[in-house]
Amino acid sequence: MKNKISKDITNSLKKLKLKYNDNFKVEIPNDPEHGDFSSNAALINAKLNKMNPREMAQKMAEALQKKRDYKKVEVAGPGFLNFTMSNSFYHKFLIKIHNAKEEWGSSNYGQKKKILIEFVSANPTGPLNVVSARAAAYGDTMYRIMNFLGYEPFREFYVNDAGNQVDILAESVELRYRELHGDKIDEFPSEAYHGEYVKDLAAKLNAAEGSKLLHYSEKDRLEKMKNFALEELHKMQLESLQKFGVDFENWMSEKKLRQEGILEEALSYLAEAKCTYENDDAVWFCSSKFGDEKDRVLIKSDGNPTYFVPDIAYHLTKYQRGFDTMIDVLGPDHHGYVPRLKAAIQALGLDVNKLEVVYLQHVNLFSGGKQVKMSKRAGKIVTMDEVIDEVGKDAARYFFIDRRPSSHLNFDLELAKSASNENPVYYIQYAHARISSIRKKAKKAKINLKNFDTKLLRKLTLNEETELIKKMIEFPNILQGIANAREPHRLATYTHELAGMFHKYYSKYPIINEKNPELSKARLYLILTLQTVIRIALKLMGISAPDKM
RNA sequence: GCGCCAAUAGCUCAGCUGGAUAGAGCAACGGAUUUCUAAUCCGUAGGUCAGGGGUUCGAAUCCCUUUUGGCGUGCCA
Repeated sequence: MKNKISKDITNSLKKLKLKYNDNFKVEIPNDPEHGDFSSNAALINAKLNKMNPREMAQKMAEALQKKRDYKKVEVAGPGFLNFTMSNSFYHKFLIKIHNAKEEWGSSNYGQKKKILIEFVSANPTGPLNVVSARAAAYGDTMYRIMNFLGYEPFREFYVNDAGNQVDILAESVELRYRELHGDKIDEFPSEAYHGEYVKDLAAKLNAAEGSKLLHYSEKDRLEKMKNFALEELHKMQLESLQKFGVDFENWMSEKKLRQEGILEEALSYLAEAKCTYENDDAVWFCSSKFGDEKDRVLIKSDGNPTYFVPDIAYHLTKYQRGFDTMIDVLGPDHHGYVPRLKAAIQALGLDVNKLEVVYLQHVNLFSGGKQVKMSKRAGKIVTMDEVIDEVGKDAARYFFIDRRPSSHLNFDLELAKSASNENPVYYIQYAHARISSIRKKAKKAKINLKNFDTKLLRKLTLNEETELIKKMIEFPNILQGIANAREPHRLATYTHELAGMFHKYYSKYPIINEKNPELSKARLYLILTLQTVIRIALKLMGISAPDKM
């Protein structure tokens, strides 16, 4: 839409033999008085032609006026061009949207670019928490939108199933298991995992294996416990995510990377590039050469790799798999670590620009206005499951993507529960449900769109009707903007606005009026198209679109 | 100390990457229901866009600076 107008503007400039650069913009003005679209083309290019912006705009307006699609083209303010489209233009567009059905907004915009979206990637040492829930909603919505726009997105979860933290997990299970067999644990170590789920894991293991494990060597026993706990926790996380409507194409295991020797591969590449050195019995990476604030340890003096090495290896595999863009969705506590990761990628001779990092800010959980303090070690966490169970999948998904990724998210559980009727997600779903019941009424009144004559759309002359069509025309652009900026919250805002426009229209004008079947048909055509757009938007957000509420 | 993110209505947040008189929802107050669902709608009130400077036709948006808050700054992950 905007593209079409841009093209017309460019053509008019060529015709008038004016100099221009095409970084001008075509926008939808806030104030309807300023027309349906406006452009700053004359403002930007006036200097180039040594003209007064208004004078230049005037010439352009006269040239553009000749086109049939424009009802009028006006010059306003310091030299804006304001376009008002003709009604018939909008009606043509409405037909286009209607015929596109569930595909409106879909395109090959992404040109099949392969996009890896890595998100959640929570440690397999406990149930998923609310931060993971935010990441899950974010990553999955991005995936759905990019998929819809003709990218080839790929969802991946990186499982840190090796290293220190899983050893601690095994020891934590061991202690709880011993408790079940009568051992008194005076003081549960502070670094161990304290959550109730550890006790559950021990009990489940005990039910399966009994006291048998006590006769294993300590090493074998811990290994057994580690594998058991990892498997169980993975199942738990998988279940939570599925309940949330989030799937992954791949779960990448750190353990597997280690077994396949990718760590060594990455290390050897770094050594070949002469980016490693030994100091104090440890192996270091010269990340400061690539802009990191200091060098980092790769191999600790005890001979074990730091967590950094598997991360380098993991990113190496991302590059080896040939993605055009790789997006890491990280929590805010990881931003200090990205410079060293990017340094490693540069040292490996890879294109660092293909890696993009999105930081999601914290989720502050409130209960009745009071902040809930969460601590994994102390076992005080609010899990993703608890949130979903309390507020429902639909509301939870909406809440978690409703905000800009870079802003903190305050989530009040009590409020989300008690005020669920004022919840924006219900407002949107209600619009969808209302249209379904209008459809029912239309059926009873024998008003339908069989053999619909599109000439009837001429009956749609209300301002509200034009505004609704305009809003739907915007939809594909909204989606493209979301894909470019990686900001799915714009879809939540858009859909909320669209639903609001419908509610206002609905309460002001009757859709079905048996005395005026022609107008009724035209309006039915409009709102059924609208309903489809709402349904597409909800689907992209992973939210259900009910016919009844 | 250094680095990252933020600061917009009483509260929670948008503001389409520089456009015209800064917008929603909640909360407050006043109204609308013999009607296609009132989970809705209409109206009133609410602002020094944290402060100061700069860039230009034009700034909530970009740059500098000050203030405030969150996070990071391990041979933890």
